[in-house]
Amino acid sequence: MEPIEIFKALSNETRLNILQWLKEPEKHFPKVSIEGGVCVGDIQEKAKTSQSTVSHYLTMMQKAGLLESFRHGQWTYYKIKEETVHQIASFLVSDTQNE
Amino acid sequence: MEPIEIFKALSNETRLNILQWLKEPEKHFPKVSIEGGVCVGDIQEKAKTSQSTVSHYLTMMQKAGLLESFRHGQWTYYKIKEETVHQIASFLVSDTQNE
DNA sequence: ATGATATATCGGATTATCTCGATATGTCAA
DNA sequence: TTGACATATCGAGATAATCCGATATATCAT
Repeated sequence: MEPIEIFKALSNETRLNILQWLKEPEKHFPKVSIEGGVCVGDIQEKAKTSQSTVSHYLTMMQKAGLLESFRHGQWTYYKIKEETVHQIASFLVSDTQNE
Repeated sequence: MEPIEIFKALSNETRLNILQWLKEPEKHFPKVSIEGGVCVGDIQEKAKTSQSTVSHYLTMMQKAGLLESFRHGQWTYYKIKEETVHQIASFLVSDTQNE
């Protein structure tokens, strides 16, 4: 877990919205895959921004460990990685660190 | 609480270090004020960066609500605002939001 | 194979962040 | 009231983030 990469990923309104939406995908998207993922197009539509930007954002959030993706046919689905979200929240409130 | 401002403030190694240090000031600094604050000069020394940069960073973190400051004589002391840190951690793990 | 659809990547113009040295302000001691 | 010290603010050059349209790639249906 790289806290700085995670915080950078969260420093943008659109990306922060995406994270929040994907916490409860059934509540925010018309269709959700069996595994709980949402396809890029549906995220793009809700985020109201360009296809390339959303794709870029999702990749960035995945690299930070906030999301994971899997492909079914021609669709790529993204879902939240709860583990990382909980880890970064714990990191924030913990008070043991080096030097 | 403005999550994006907070995450921006945490998106930098020096600033993130400062936050972590100020979680346990007695552990990381030679002297700590009665109120639990640390003066800018001591933070600068430990952060190993310029005076103007540290001052700027501390101001930014204060505006984000992560730190609070008070002055005694010619020294300005900064300490953590635990409340905000806990709030942003809760925000991350909560799953109730608008729209 | 071909065209349609979904997503990813590229290139780049614009805007923001980083970080510094210089300078201003504020406080204390002599 | 002057000089020394602590901190804040200013201005700017370097670097990075933002966000788009264009294009590439991958998959599916025909």
